[in-house]
Amino acid sequence: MDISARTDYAVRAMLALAAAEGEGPVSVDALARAQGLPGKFLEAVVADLRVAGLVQSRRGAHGGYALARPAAEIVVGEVFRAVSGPLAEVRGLRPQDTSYTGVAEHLPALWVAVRSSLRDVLDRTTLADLLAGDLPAHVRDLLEQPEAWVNR
Amino acid sequence: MDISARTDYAVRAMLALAAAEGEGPVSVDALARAQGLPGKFLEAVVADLRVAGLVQSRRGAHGGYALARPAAEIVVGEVFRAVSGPLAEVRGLRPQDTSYTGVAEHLPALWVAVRSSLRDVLDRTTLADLLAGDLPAHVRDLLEQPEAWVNR
DNA sequence: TCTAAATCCGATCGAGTCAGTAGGAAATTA
DNA sequence: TAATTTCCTACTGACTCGATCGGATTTAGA
Repeated sequence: MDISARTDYAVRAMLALAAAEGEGPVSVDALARAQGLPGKFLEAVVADLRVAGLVQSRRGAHGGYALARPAAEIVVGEVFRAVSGPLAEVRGLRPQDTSYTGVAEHLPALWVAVRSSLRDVLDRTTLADLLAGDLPAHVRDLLEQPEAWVNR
Repeated sequence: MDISARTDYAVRAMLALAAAEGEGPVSVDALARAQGLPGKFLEAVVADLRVAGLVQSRRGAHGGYALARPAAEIVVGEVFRAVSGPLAEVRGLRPQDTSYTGVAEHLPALWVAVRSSLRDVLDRTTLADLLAGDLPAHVRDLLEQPEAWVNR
């Protein structure tokens, strides 16, 4: 799992918008300055978020972007998919669309399990959760595993 | 999570070797034919597995590769790391090495949780499990979630 | 000792992705 | 009209990815 700069920036921009909920639109420039991100690049990222319907835009002076829905109803997985496609792919295929013969017969089940476990984290954590540092119980359990914070 | 051809091939080759446990070394050519993989490319993949100590090689006629440990003691996560590095990275950094300010303050916890959930699948499933189609109970639970097998 | 079968090693290739930049058209507010 | 801001297209340089080629080295067996 390689979380790209693109995806990282998208989540951070969404968090900044979540923090500004109800305060009118925020410009890309303001978002970029707030999180220290390259403005022009962020512009393209936010464009993806708009196409996906996660944010609304207003052009012109005093324009900018705002969340299309309340932060408590937008899940991190949606942000991922908007800017970098499906959560899990195997050689460009969806996990359940892979097919193997012989000894690898049961591999698709493993790939589906991988996707399912990612969903359990990313599709259950909302922007509001993340902003408050109040992650879902099941996600907190993952962090409390003995070696969760060290390399392996 | 993009599971590359490289990683897919590595797991399939390891499964083929697991199936041939105790039967002497298997050549890359035999592995490639068994799973329908590009031979020369697989050669490079298997080389990574050797450097990581997951397989042992024997050169010359009747040479080939064999598992370095029993299939029941090799976990899929090891194969992943051998051929494609750490399970989870954020802009090239380990999850716990990321740092943010302001609204993104709690992001590292999410990244660590993502890695932890991947480990729960990949570091708990052995080659023997996968070969037998007998996945760990906790992994099977993931597959039984309502929409595990459909796109989202 | 010769030969065939293998691993091993390095170089190369084309296509694509990735992070980031540049420039300007269109829209909106004041 | 002027300033602001989204929107769109194009481009860059560096890197990755899947795959191939050619050959050096090692080994088993006839």
